[in-house]
This record gives sequence, C-alpha cells and structure tokens, in this order.
Amino acid sequence: MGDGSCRFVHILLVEDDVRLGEALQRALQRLSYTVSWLRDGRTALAAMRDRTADLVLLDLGLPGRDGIDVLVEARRAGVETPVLVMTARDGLSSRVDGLDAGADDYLVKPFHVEELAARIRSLNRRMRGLAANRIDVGMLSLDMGTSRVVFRGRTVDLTRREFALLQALMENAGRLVRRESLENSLYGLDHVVGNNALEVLVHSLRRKLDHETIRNVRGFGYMIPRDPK
Amino acid sequence: MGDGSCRFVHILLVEDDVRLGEALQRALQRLSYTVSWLRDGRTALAAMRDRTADLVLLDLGLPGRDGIDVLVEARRAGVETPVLVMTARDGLSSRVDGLDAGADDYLVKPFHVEELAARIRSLNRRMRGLAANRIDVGMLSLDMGTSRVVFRGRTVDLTRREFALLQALMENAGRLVRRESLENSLYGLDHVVGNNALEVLVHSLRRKLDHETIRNVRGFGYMIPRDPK
DNA sequence: GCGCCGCTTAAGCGTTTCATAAGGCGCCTG
DNA sequence: CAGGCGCCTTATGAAACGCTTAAGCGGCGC
Repeated sequence: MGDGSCRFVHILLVEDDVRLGEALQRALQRLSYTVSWLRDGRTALAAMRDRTADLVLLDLGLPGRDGIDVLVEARRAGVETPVLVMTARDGLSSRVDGLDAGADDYLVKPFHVEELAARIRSLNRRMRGLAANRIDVGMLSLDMGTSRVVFRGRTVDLTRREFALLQALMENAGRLVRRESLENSLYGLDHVVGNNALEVLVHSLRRKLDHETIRNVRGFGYMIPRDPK
Repeated sequence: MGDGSCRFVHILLVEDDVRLGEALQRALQRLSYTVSWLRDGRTALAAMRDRTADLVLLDLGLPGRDGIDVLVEARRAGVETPVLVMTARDGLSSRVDGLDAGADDYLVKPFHVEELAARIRSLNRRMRGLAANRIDVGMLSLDMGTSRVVFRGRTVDLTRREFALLQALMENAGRLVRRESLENSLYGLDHVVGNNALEVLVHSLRRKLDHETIRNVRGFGYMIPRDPK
C-alpha cells in the first residue's frame, strides 16, 4: 500500500448504510487496500475476533448503539486491532464514548477520503511501531511531522495541496499512481473537481522541484521513480 | 517506547469510570507502560505517597471533586511525581484548579490516545532532563513550575490559554505544530467548526511578545524557530 | 450588583492558494 | 499526414486562510 510495507493491508469496514458502504469500499480498494465490508455488529464482532484484519473502520451510527458495544466487546476479548471510528456530527456523546471505549482514532462524518486515507496511514504506521514520519526518495525528503520538504539539500515551500500530492507520490515511490487515485485522495468522493486540476497541481509542484522527478505515464497517472534514472 | 529510556515506566492511573479505565489501561499497556489502575481517591493518595510511580494520570471527573483534593494532599505531602490531569470539557474551572493545585499538564476529554501518549512522553522527558520544568528557546524562557514566562529578560504576564499555547509551541521549537494539534491540545477534540479562536489567541500572544517569534505556515500551523536567524 | 478580565465569536480586509478555462504541443492512430 | 487525445502551460476570478478589531458572555473580586 505504500508506507514502506510490501504486504497487503486488510481493512474491516463496518457500515450499515449501503451507499456509504459501497463508496468507502470502492475508495479504499482504489487505495490498494483489501476491504471486507460487514453490515452489522454481530458479524463484525466475529470478524474482529478472528484477528485477520489489520485495521477496523467502524461506523458508530449503527442502529441501537450497536457500534460501541462491538468495540467494547472486542476490546474486552483482547482484540488489539486498531479501530478508527466514524461518527455523525450530532452524536457528540457517542463520539466521546467511542474514544473511551477503546477507539484509536475517530472521524466526524462527513469527511474527505483524503482525511480518511491520512488517518489510516497514520494508524498503520503507529501499529507497525516505527515513528516513521519521514519518507526519503532519491534527492527528496518529506517530513510529515514538520510538513517540511527538502529537495537537493534545499528546503522547498509547498502549499497544502502540493504537499499532499507529493506525499501521495512518495509513499508509492517507484510505483505508478493512477490519476484517479490521486484525485480521490486529494479531493473527496465528491469528485466535483474539473479534470485538469491535477495537471495544474503537478505543474506547480514541478516548478518548485524540477521537471524530471515527477514522471507522467500517459493515460494512467504519475510516479516518482525510486532509483532516479 | 521511544523517548530514549530503557527501563520500565510505571504509570498510576486514577479513574473511577470502569469503561474508560479499562480502555486507558489497555491503551497504555499497549504502549509498553506498566499501569496500576486505581478507582478512588483514597487508594490513589496512598499509592502516590509510596512514590513508586513515575507518572500519575489523574481524572478530575471523580465524584465529589475528589481528584483535586488528592492532588493537593499529595503535593502537600511532598510528592513530586509528575501529574497529568484529565478533565471533562465543561469543567473549565476544575481544569484551572487542577493546574493551580500542582498538575504538570492537563488534557481535555475526549482526547486521542495518540495525544495522551505524546503528553506522557513529554512529561517523562521533562522529568528525566534535570532541567526539570523549564524550556529555553532563543530569547524566550518558560517555567512550568512557576508558570512564568520571560522574554528578552522581561517578565511577561500570560493568561492560561496563552501560556498553554506558548508551551505547546516551545515544546516543539524548531518544528511546525499543526493547527489541528494545537486546537486539540487547547480545546480538546470537540472544537466547533468555523471558529478562529486559535488565531485570536496567537494574536494576543504576539502582542505580548513580538510579531516575529511566532511564525505562521499557511495551511499547516505555527512554529517557533529554534535558531532565530 | 458592578466592573474587570479572560475567552469566544463575529465581521472586515488583504493576501495566498486553488480550480477553471483556454491555447499549445507532442504522440499515437487511422 | 491529418485528426484526436492527453498533457503542459499560462492567466484569471473565486475561495480559502490568516490577521485584526470589536462586541458579547460568564466568572470573579471588589
């Protein structure tokens, strides 16, 4: 998936709403995750007990406050899989309870896929133990802690979007990142952006770096080669 | 664990709520801390007097304002163990009281486990570095014991919020601190959308210092440079 | 109770950043 | 070789972001 790991990351998606569930599943699969979508608390709990998942994406909006019970139950059973909780904005108390009950992070609906992806990467990194919030590729060095980018020993000032784009590319250094995938992780599921926004962004990023490191693969997307030339 | 220590760190968790207590204990154990979970003020006070703990995690939401009394009592008895206080969002006064009573740091509920871990590491580092509770950065000096701030040799009167903000920035001097991170540590996770409280706070702090030392990084957050030019 | 103080919210303003549109260039295909 | 398609580049208006000032609110001391 991209944060230094080579193996597949398996995500358990617990969401009762069909439309949202479908959308999330698609978005996550596009980000190269393996997704198991479960629609109710009972099967979710069973799946968590199996400990086959690397991360659980749990919707607390399940009917009957089912979600929290699942979480509490699983924790009590000794399941230590990182859990990212999704809550509606109005459900303030449930959000609080969620964190209390043992969630590792939470996300308020509605949210951007960009945000979700960032949280998932963060949780995965933390789980893996390495505080690796730095990526080095060739002459490029990107620090997500300080949001600083150094290129050929020179600090480069990037805007938020540029930073996000570069991060997405560097996390997948050496691999092609599909245009669609980039657009999704930069903008949202909404996807209301025009079709050349990405190109313009790439262009402005290239001007701040150089015009070689970000390569285009015609018809597919972009990539940063791991071994320059 | 990551903050340079090799020995075990023993944390005293004082929390009456069963679910939250369980969750915290598990989370801390997962971070390789040794946790003793106590459910009431009396036993907590006794345990603090033993001085076997390296750090105390104290919930001020205990019934009957028990928590504050425990803290005051322990300090009066000469216990110098670092205390991290957890307060509910509404309990603003109790938070203030907590700091007055001798807490070393506070956390507004609800919070991310990640945030808690960061505070604990910070407290541990501070405790171990014999310079105990003072941070010096450039012309700035901040003393958490006396809550005094000296800037260019001149004592500056700060409010509690301003102090907390400056502390968060100075603890990460030279690194950018994300806006979201600042908001979380100042207000807890429940910040309402569309508020610019942080900017106003930064402004008032700048007026008491100067308009250069606190730098803004557009789209990301704020920072205080370690080596001011 | 009155006024002060600290905090939050709101609104105005300048600056930066971004999405869009539109023209140009190169590559591939027919 | 002509045309289409995908990408690059530039310009421009709109939105986002941050700074500042002012007003409202509650707590606390007088």
